[in-house]
Amino acid sequence: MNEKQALGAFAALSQETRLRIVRLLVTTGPQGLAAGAIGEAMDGAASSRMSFHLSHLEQAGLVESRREGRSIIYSAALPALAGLVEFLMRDCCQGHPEVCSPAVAALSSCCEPAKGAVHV
Amino acid sequence: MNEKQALGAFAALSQETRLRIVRLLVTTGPQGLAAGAIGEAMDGAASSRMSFHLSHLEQAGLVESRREGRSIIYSAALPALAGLVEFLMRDCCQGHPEVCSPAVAALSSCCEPAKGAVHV
DNA sequence: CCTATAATTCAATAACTCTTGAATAATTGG
DNA sequence: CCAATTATTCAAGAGTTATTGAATTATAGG
Repeated sequence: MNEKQALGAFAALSQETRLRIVRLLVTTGPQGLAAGAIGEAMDGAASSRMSFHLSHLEQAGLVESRREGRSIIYSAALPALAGLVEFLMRDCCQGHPEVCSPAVAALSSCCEPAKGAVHV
Repeated sequence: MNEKQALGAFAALSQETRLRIVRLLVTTGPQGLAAGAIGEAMDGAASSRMSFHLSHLEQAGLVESRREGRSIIYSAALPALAGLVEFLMRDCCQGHPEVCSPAVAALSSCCEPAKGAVHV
């Protein structure tokens, strides 16, 4: 992740419809969702509008697409999201981990719903 | 962190000068930097331009300010950054931690420069 | 092959954002 | 109190971005 990519990613995430799409696809995982299904989830937004935002997100590297029959399936690009987070917080501690550990805890909690659960 | 706040934060981060300011302040920590010093670090940008971007960042909740003599000192709002990351990645695993653990690892690494080092 | 379905592309318009330079406000030292 | 320093506010103009509706492309089924 470099500055240019990060700027593109943040710009993509700064639009309401696109942020909702990414958050929806983050919960959907690698399986993804068809463009039409995403449009329905976005208050039935016009398909041209969906295409605009989906291609914007793909251009930014935050989602990936594949064709399945007549549908195009979109899914979140988790490694890109991880890279973005890392880029933003790089060198946040300067030897003082307590300064940025809240961010680590916030993110870790997303993967550890049960106390003392799986650790990868 | 709600959707509105997240949109504001991402919009703030999607501008080159502002992203650089945040990354600079993230490395500076709670100590922060005076507005003028930040301006110098940004290729000597005009002060009105700095004020515009700094107040944009403060409005978005990503930085905080305090007066010290004639200077206004800006510092990163680490908890807000942590909240933003958590909001973006919320419910990313759905019981499958391996899906989002790269993001956790990326962020954790920022706080653990030395292998087996401090764990807070 | 023809129709229906699923999605993208395009052009025009409306809305928003950034930069610049000049003016203003707050603080300190002499 | 006056001048210098530090920073913010404001208005205008240039550039960028999102929405809409119509036209186009790709695939599947009868």
